[in-house]
Amino acid sequence: MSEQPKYRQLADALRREIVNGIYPPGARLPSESELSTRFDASRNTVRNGLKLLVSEGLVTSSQGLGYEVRSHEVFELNASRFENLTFQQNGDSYTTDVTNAGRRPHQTFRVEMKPAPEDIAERLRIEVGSTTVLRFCHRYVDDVPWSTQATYYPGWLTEQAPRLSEPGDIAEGTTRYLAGHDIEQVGYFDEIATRMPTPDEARLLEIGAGVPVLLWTRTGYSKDKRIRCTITTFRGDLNRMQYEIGDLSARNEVL
Amino acid sequence: MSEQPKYRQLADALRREIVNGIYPPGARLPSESELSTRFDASRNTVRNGLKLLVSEGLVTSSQGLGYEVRSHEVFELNASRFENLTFQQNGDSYTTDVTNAGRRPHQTFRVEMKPAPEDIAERLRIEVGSTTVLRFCHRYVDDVPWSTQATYYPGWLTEQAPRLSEPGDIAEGTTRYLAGHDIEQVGYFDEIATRMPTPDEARLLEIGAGVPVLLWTRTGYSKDKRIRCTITTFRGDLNRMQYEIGDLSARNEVL
DNA sequence: TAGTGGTCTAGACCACCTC
DNA sequence: AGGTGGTCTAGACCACTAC
Repeated sequence: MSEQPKYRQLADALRREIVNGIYPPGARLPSESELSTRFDASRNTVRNGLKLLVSEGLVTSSQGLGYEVRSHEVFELNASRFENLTFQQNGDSYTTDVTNAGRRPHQTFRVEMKPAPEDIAERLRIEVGSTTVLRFCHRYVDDVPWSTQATYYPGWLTEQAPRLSEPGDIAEGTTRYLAGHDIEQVGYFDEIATRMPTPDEARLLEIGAGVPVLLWTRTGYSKDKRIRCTITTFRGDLNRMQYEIGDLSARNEVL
Repeated sequence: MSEQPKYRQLADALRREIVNGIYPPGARLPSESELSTRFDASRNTVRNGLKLLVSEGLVTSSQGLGYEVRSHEVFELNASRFENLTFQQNGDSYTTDVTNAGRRPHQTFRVEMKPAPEDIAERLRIEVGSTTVLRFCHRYVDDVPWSTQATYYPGWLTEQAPRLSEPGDIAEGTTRYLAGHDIEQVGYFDEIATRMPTPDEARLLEIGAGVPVLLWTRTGYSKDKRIRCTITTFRGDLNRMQYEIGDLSARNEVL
């Protein structure tokens, strides 16, 4: 009979109407029962089609409210400039970056001593299970959960920089603090990956279905050692990363 | 009664068994009817739970075969070195990179003249709708669809470099070809984003449910102009990107 | 042919939001 | 109270894969 299953036809039709602006970002879709009539399908079939759109990240659903077209507003993070002390006033890079973008940052924070998990140990070139300092941030922008950030420092660093393992924030920023103790980060190795969130991540970042996370792993180097590894987990719908490579003096040229 | 709905409990239980290795990568899960018995749930409820795992990218399903735990093997792309002519022998960067990784690359290719879409026009600083050359690649690694790549060149470039708009491949690589015509790329601006695939992307990349795409947008600069914009769409489960920043001479130090 | 997942239905009850 | 989506059931038929 029909080439496509009914729930896909329904999803395709609605998707077309969404991208064509019939349902603009923020608009409400018709209710399940209305769609059920319009497409001559049972409620479960309608739900299957809508679930497809939800899992594509196009719409959200909430009990009692209905389905809504998702609106996107992204925050750009320039990873080349991030943590570059010459670009930065006092305070940590996140606060600086977000404030510069005219948004209101806010974070919760905790410190623990933790045996190195395998992926961290490998990147820091230390033994699996050896002591590390984990500094963990849960970050918000304008009270929306934005990212989590876990930074692991090798245990030996605390001898030179004892405040690392103390449970408070470091007002001037850890990079700056370390630099003041003769531990200067001269290079970074960044890795970027994406995947669907784990249930834990979905809870922390208040991510709905259909939104992937962006994983940014930065390993920091001094002249002769690896001195930290930071894993940042972003909501993929709200964040983009940027890198500048080489000579970009033409960036400011006019048309 | 129960805090969690039954289909979530089912998903949680199976997820736990998967991460604990009871069902290792590549293993088959019990059939829907077996799970239906085990969890005392209707088939539809079981399917809801399994769909959750599929949408997390943990398992795949196929008709007649059953559910299988996804196995991951990722390809690392070093974007700092990518297209650096001094690192490269003849040929394009993709071929070089993939071959160096001991894999077998393969691509289909096409060229068209196309009016500039908005996002491209903005990045190339040209008028929306003005002529561009689009060179489009669909890339495979070991016959698995890997990425699509669309590169837009501003129309004026073809006067200096006419082979750009000819339909064949450029054997020595376009970057090298351009450099030979006095158009040297001296810098790049990279943007990285993630989202769920559109139906088109899902088809081209043979992506199943629960796998996001990684979007890499590279704008190339000469000394005084923007000379190209490349949008690469990766399967998120198979690819990771890397950047090197600053001095990484400590990378080769031993433990 | 037997077993698997894929689609679809009809109906029930619950939880949440708005009025 | 009435409408919305969320969960769950029981059963039907189809399509694909294996043997």
